[in-house]
Amino acid sequence: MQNTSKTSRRVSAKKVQAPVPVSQTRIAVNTDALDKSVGYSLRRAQFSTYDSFTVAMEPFDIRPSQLAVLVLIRSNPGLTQSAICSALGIQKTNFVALLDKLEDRDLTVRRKVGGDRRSSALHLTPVGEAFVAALEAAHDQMEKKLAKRLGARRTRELLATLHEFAGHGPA
Amino acid sequence: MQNTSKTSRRVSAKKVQAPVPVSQTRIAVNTDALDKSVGYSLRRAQFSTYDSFTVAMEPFDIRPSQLAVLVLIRSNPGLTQSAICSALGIQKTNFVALLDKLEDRDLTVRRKVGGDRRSSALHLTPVGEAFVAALEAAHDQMEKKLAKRLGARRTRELLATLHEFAGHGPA
DNA sequence: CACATCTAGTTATATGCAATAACTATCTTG
DNA sequence: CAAGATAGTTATTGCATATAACTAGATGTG
Repeated sequence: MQNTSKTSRRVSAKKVQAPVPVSQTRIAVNTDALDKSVGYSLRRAQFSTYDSFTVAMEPFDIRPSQLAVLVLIRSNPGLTQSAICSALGIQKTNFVALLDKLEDRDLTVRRKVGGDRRSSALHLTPVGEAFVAALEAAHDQMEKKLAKRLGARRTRELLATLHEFAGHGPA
Repeated sequence: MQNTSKTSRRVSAKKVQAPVPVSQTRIAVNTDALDKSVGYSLRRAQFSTYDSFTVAMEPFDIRPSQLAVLVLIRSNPGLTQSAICSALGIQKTNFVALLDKLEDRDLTVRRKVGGDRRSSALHLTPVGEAFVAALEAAHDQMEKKLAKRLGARRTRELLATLHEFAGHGPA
């Protein structure tokens, strides 16, 4: 998704009103059935934030999942891969390549630690520390913009609802 | 994601209490930074509904995007591919294979129509009509379960907030 | 009318994310 | 100690999304 039409949103916004940037086939479509769906509405909203993320994180070349990992390591240095995985709800098998990329960029390290020779403790490198600091600053700013769209109260309510939702297992 | 640990959630629930199905590395992890993020929380909640979807739609072998397309064609027979795409916020280039699969299963047809020889009007086949009817029934039931988790009021508020969110472009 | 330009649909292709299966090395426990 | 569990890894698959480039057909304008 994301900039679905060639006539990107960013294109206008600078000049006057521009002859209505809405592209073309704007035939009225009945989307009632989808709009009633919590699942579908979540997906659309999530994608909308993904757009914002892309813009805000553009200077950092970082994907949402990578950000989550970095942030988590930062506030929990020394965690094992398994612990990170279960906290993020991803599988260890998919985590390997993700971590590898972060290590390749010298942002994180797997450190062997006494006790269990199988596991590794995850840490940010000094480079990683600085990087994540800048990253989080930009991310916080983005989140602040999102929150402003809704207002403080509705944002709070939304977060509470979403957490309750995610807390449960599948229906 | 989805059943991240081998000890699936569904496994217990039948017998007694089972020696606590919580798997293993349940070390306390500080996820505050992520929990504050609207984007991340949306993603987690969305994934949670995805789990429900998988279970509920299992008999139909249908993916969320396919369901959305079918439902949209059903309530808007005759729409062009472009119109569907822009309504769903997906790109026409990715829509082709998706539609092809639905046609292969004899659920939909591209019908040439006078006026513009380039475009095709999308319709459900008789098979598709019956299929979508059953599909929507199962889907509605799933949505009802999700809604029940939150209660009618909070569900209504959530939907309103999500729509407002998705309505805007990127931040 | 002719030509440039736009639109509808398509193909090819690349990346990211999540899933399964199967493996090694290392604990843990009956 | 042997059986089974756990930590990490590799290989592979499928789906969703993104870009570039193409064909065929419409459109608008000098």
